[in-house]
Amino acid sequence: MKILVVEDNTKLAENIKQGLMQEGYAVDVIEEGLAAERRILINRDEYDFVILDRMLPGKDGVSICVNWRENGVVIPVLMLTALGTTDDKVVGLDAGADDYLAKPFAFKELLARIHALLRRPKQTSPLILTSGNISINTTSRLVTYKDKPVSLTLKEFMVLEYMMRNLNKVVTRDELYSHAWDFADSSFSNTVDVHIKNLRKKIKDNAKIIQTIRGVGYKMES
Amino acid sequence: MKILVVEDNTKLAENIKQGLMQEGYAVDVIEEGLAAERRILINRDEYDFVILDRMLPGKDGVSICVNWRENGVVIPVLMLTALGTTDDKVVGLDAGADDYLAKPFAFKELLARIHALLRRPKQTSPLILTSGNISINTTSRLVTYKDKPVSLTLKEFMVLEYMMRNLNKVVTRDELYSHAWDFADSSFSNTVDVHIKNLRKKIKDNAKIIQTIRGVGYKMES
DNA sequence: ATTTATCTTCATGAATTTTTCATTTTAAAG
DNA sequence: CTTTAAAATGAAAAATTCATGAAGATAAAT
Repeated sequence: MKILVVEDNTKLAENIKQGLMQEGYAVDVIEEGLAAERRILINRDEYDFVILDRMLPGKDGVSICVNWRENGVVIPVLMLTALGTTDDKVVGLDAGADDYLAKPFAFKELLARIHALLRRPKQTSPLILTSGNISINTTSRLVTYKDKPVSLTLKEFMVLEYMMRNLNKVVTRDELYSHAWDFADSSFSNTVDVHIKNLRKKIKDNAKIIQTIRGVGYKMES
Repeated sequence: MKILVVEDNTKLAENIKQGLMQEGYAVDVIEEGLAAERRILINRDEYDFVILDRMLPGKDGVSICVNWRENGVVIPVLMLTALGTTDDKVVGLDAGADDYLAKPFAFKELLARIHALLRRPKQTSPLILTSGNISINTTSRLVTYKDKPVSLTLKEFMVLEYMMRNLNKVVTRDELYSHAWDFADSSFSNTVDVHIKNLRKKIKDNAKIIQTIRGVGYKMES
């Protein structure tokens, strides 16, 4: 396990490094934003984890993280910062960070969070899901088809999102229903069908983007 | 997306529910620990996310979470608590929670954290069964023969799937029938035979892929 | 209160799948 | 080689499943 620490405060960086090394991790420290950004982009498989300070010389942590995610970097990122307000946290997480820790923090907690993130299956799925010509931003709810915005209603979005989170999997109506609706009994209702119909109407694709699997449900392929 | 909120403070629970529903999530609230524990264990696919209070009547959040994880529940869990000390956080995360939020919190932050966790892809490992030149993917329901896609109807797929789950074993018509059909009386019907026929027609193999065991049933070999 | 947008229900017809059934073919045993 | 039961088959009938338009219901906005 190799961890990259991006932190310009030399002393803090050194402390973290020491502590992590005692725990058996290999640790590199980079103090400058752009250098760190490049390092990860160029060699995507070198590190298993990144601890990223928010305020950095060169380029700030949030921008770096956004850029990584846009470029398909899936390494878990824990954002570190002195700013502890809620809005800051939100920005950090929405930038694609997997977790957020405010300074000052106990080393024990940093460790626990690293453990928690490393425990989960690799690959955080991107903010933006794509299938064929469709892409949806799960945070902003923006949907585009062939780079043109498509306006979807709430239910339509939820149905589409669920299918896009389950690409290449046949999804039953029950599944769709129970994930997008509150009450559990989908039988005797064809609302899902109707929403599928409306989705198809709004996203008219010659390559049928939403396939019907007769007798089972629907499927989208990647 | 459906979220389960386990929180005994009725007012807080209601607030969270309202907020999340406005964001388009379906939300259920359970106020008692054991009930929540059971609910998830029994119906593992119903919810996409759990917000779990640490202090609950019945059974505390940490124990519940540990129990879920021991039983293979992989739903993302965000632990909620009034206790904000570092040690508590560590316990929560080590219990298998994916994130941790101390009360009081801003709704905005809760939302950002939910987004961050939901971004993770579900990892359903598709089950791929292979026999000779045929392979079927039980998740995508894709069937290929000599690497070419074969389109099967529901019953055909179910019959084939059952046989491929029982390679090298002779499967009786009764067995096939009761696995692919709801009611049990296969007598006086040769539907299974017909589906076998159609399967063989769609998958024409010189090496007879589906063997007839006269007087008993059918068999596929690996 | 009224308008507007969204969601759900319902009815219909078309397409596909499933089942039935009569007939032919096959395989084992005498 | 014949007999006989089991299995395969083709085709028609029956049943199911979907897509869809439109109307009714609900919720949100003005």
